[in-house]
Amino acid sequence: MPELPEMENYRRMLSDQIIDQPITNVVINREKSVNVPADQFKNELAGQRVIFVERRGKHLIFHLNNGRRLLLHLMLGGMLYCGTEEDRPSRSTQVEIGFGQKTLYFIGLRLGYLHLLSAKEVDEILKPLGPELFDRRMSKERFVELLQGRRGALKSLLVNQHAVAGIGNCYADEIAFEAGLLPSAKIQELSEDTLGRLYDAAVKVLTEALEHGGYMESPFMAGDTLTGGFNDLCKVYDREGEKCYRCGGVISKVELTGRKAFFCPSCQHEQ
DNA sequence: AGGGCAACCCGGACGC
DNA sequence: TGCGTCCGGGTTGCCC
Repeated sequence: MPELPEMENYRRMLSDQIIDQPITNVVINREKSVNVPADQFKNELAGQRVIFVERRGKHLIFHLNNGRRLLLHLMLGGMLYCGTEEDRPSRSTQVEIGFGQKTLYFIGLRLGYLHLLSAKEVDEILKPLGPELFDRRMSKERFVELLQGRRGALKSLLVNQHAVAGIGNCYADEIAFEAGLLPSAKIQELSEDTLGRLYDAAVKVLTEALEHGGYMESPFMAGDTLTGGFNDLCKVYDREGEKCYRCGGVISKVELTGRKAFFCPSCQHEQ
């Protein structure tokens, strides 16, 4: 599912493809994906330009030149494709936004959404989110502070958007592996040094994932060879029964607070 | 505050 | 091949 690296990858590619180009066409195949009646949505977008695309956690915010915003969350299985009428996704689309020859296709928006909102409304919705790991104001010290005083399983904390924004199921497991910590490790039992190690692991994993276009393999557009490159670099996620690249042991899977957690039982520890 | 659970939704996997 | 069933996944909200 799209997490920080996938969304940041989309943000960068979108910024290359659609900035400052007038919206010439809007198609809404699934009215539930948007928050206003289809006609209103189309009318408000017609002729507008996206002046920039911002990412916050797993959200993308399209800034329109009239001051309005489009807030996108792909949730489960949502994805984007940028193509032409000829080069369109084989799957059904929920929303399409045309920019002249180019069209941005929104696919797999089941629980995901594309909402037309004011800047204030977007701020209100995003306010509860925890800080960005790559924000200028973030540091190891700040991260450690953020985690101290929290309790519960490491993985639950990593995927908690109110604690730190942008990490989901895949990267939580990858970060735990990189830090040598079990997903079930108790936050309150981790030393300051270990929390620092966790920060280093998070930065390393997410940076690497970003460099390789994330782990989700559907290309964003024709000729896109970047997207999905991290899939083969995942060390534990979705690798149950396979060999650990580090120790040769077998990757395990457990259920932890209602979600799958993959880990190497010999490389990862309680502290 | 954290964990458990149901709800939201439907593509894809699986069984026959 | 085709139809039915079931599951997964992020998030919210409600309960304990």
